[in-house]
Formats: sequence, structure tokens, C-alpha cells
Amino acid sequence: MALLFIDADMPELPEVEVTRLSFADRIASATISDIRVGKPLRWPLGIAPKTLIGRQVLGVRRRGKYLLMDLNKGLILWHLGMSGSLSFSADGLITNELPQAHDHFDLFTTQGLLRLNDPRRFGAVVYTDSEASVMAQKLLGRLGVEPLGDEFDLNNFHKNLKQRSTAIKNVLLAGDIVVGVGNIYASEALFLAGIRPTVRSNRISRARAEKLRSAIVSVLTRAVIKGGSTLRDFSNADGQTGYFQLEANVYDRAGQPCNKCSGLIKRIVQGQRATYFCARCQKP
DNA sequence: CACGGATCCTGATGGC
DNA sequence: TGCCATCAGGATCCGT
Repeated sequence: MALLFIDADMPELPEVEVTRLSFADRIASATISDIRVGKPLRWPLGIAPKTLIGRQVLGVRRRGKYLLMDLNKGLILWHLGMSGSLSFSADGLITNELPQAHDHFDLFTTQGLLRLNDPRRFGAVVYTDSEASVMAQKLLGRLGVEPLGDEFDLNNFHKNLKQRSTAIKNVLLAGDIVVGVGNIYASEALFLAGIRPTVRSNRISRARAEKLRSAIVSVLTRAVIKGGSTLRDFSNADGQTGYFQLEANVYDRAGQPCNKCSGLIKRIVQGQRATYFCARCQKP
């Protein structure tokens, strides 16, 4: 079987979800046969690797940008950080696929090899006995609602926005109101909503909050769909790498004309992260 | 508790 | 070509 490689060189929620879709079915019900640990990641695994040999993978869920791999005992949390990507190879079951320079975690199973490549090593692979454990709660406990779930409703969203006085762009990125909106999609969603990224969160009207809510849902949904279709192309094509980023309206387009009004896209820095916006289309 | 800044690490890029 | 500074998709931690 061909190697399926997802270029998650931009792991925001859509990329993490598409990564999950790429291997969840194929690894389900597999038994862990070995583990190889490379250079240290953000946190230690939290258990002696050999202890996990023989455990069964029940499935893979997503929470925010975390992947939760349920085992018949305990679970493994995966995070791609800023530069991580996962590949699942059924060939890796038999052949010795030598780890490359930035392959820092291998999970060998009876159905294939799941490998984490992460040059910057901000990613993590963490074992925990239960989702209620101290470590799991430290990582997952403060996450906001899922943007693509029913719980992302206007009443709560607007109420939460009113509690914060900092710039809306930073509030979105913080992930404690709604998860999964990274630096790219924060700029894109604010453009679609017509909201200046510098607007203070607590000064956003209910009507504008609804525009923002629906823009977030729209941009993330479209990215997942686009990623899914790219995924199907991948599984037919051998060794092709690629990118499934939606065409950006503002992200990384400083100095270029706005797609709506032809005004020039601006770049500013907020919380040490780049923000892009159209000063004409996005109102203060 | 909310906020802003520093921080982990490696690689790509651009100026000189 | 080399050297150096800057920047990059995340999110935690810490001081205020």
C-alpha cells in the first residue's frame, strides 16, 4: 500500500482533522507492537514506551488541535505543534523505514506505522490513563467549544466575547472561548466577518458576533472539505506531497490588492504574531 | 483572573 | 559563498 502523507505544515484545526481522517479507520483495532522515541518533544511520553506494547487502538478522536487515540487501556494525546505532521504507512509494518532527521516518534502497530515528523519539536505525544487525569486536564481542561459543533452558539459566544477586553484576534487565538482557530484562519475569519482584528472583544455587537461566528464555521468547514478532497487525491497518487490550504483573502498578502475592494492588504503584529487585514473592508 | 511577553526548537529566507 | 538577523502554522508559563 502506498504511503499516505499529509502535509500538515500548517496544523490548524482543519489540518488536524484531515490528518485524523487520513488514518483513523486504518489504525482502528490495531495492536501496538513497538514504539520508537526520537529526540524529546514538548513533553515526555509519561510512561515507559514498552509498557504500551500489546495494547489495542480503539479509535482516534479530535479535540481542538489534539488527537486523542483511545486504547483498550488509557489514551495517547497527539499534538502537532507548529511544524508537526503524521504519516501512516501500512508498509512500515514490515519494512524498515529508517527514521529521517525529524522523525521523533514511531508507533508500530499490527496494521501499520504511525510516524510523527516535527522539525521544531513543539509537538507532543503524551500517554495518560484517563481523560480526567491531571496531565490530560492540564492539556485539555481549558479548551473552548468546538467550532464545528452545536455548542458553538451565538448566545455563549457573544457572552464570552463580552468578558474580554483585548483585541478580538488575540481572543480567537487564545482558544479558551472557541478552539481550533489558528493564526491563518483568525485573519481569514475576521476578513469574512468584516471586523478589524484590533477591535476589542467586549465592544463587538451581537450582530457582528454572529457574523464572526458564521465566518469561523464557514472558513474551517471549507478547509476541512478541501483537505478531504485533497486526501482522496493523495490516496490515489503515489508519493505526491501537497498543500491543501484554501486561497487566502488576506493571510500573507501584505501589499497585495484586496479581493473585494482592491485596497492594499495590511500587516500588523499582535501578540508577536502577524495579522493581515483590509482596512477598508474590515471596520473598527 | 485577564493580560502581555518570553519561551521551547529548527529551517527558510533575505540583506549585506 | 558566508554570515547574521528575522520570521514561521502553537500554546504554556510567568510576572504583573
